[in-house]
Amino acid sequence: MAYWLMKSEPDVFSFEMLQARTSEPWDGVRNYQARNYLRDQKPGDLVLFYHSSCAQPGIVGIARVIAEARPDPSSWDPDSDYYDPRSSPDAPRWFMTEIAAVRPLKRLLTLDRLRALPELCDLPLVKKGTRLSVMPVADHEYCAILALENAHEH
DNA sequence: GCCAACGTTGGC
DNA sequence: GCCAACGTTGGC
Repeated sequence: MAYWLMKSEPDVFSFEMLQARTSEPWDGVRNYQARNYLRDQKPGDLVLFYHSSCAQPGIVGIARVIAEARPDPSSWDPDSDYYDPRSSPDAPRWFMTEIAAVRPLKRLLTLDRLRALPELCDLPLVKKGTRLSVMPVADHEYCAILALENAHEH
């Protein structure tokens, strides 16, 4: 089982919205590196759900991948915001998965606090200029992040 | 709203 | 294949 971190703008789709649904298709990703990671996701993998472009950016909850990666139909739908004429059912260019909420974190783990963790120095999230919206999280990184959830404030 | 950093596009 | 121009991301 693998760990991932996925970003979402809460104004567009928040963890609270994910909790209100049984599952949510994760489509519309149009970045090749993120697509490759999406394609590697397997049912059962755990996802750290991150709120970006908001007042308090940070990890807010845990979700689970609940479906095999598959071609993203919105890529060949001319009416979709995510339409890409280079993609077709015969030659899909973009992929999607599906996730479901597991639980909210007891507290928001802010980007500031994540940056302060030496264990996360290689995580793209905390690297300057990195905008990757789907990224793998190593076991030791996941442990360090969850330990923060239970750590006392200083 | 600003803007740095980055990915993508397309002319050459 | 280079690289300038452009669009996007996302913290601040």
